[in-house]
Amino acid sequence: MESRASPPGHLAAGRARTHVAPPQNKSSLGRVTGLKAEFFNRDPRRVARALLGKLLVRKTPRGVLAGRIVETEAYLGKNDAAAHATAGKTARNAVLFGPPGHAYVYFIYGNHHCLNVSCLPDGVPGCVLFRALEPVVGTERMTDARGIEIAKEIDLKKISFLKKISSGPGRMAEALEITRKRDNGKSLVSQRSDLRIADDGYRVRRVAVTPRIGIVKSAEQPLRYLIAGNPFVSGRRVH
DNA sequence: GAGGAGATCGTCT
DNA sequence: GACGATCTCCTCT
Repeated sequence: MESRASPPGHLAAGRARTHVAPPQNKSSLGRVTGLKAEFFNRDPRRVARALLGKLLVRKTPRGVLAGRIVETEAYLGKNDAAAHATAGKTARNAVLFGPPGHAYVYFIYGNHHCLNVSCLPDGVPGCVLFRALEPVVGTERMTDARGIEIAKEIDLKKISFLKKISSGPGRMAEALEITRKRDNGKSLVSQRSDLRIADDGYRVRRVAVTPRIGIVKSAEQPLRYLIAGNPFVSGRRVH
């Protein structure tokens, strides 16, 4: 529950949940602009906040899948005990030490892939973890990729149903067919890339900041960013 | 709705 | 061999 995770002084996500955006199950993307590498060449905290409201777009032979980024977490690099880069460069995390704007995908708990984007200049580790998307384009294909059965047509209009598609790092990666083998090291800013981040002009009204979740080390730092009131952010019990 | 526990396997030491 | 930036099922209230 986010409200329990929020330290005093931060926006309470629970209160903001009262205004709920309607699901936007579009059939295609409108006019969008791809982000440039410079966008990611800065502090992961600024990138994590700025990414909210942007679109994560996956192009596949069967069509486009896209979701609005509603939740991110910043990982700061060598000085961040929770970051994969804290132990230094390895074969697994090499992307974090590379140029900004590239996908760092890792496999966790034997079941799940998680997508990050590298930040800061070449040689300086830092990244942002994508934690949740609001499905925008290709919703049915995403449910298919997740192995979720659509019992009734009206399910695709229910927030409680749509939330199961991509609220959580593992769910989100599965919905967009993201895997380490296929996507790790891929540029998210190249026009030729099949996995990109784009701006469609959406403006975020309020950003909530809470401690990161699902981690033990450096768990107290407020480095999780989410669109206040958005129903598609991931929920997780805090013990 | 909330909490507990198992599944599952790549990566690192 | 241990750990882990998760998810889902099952049980209890």
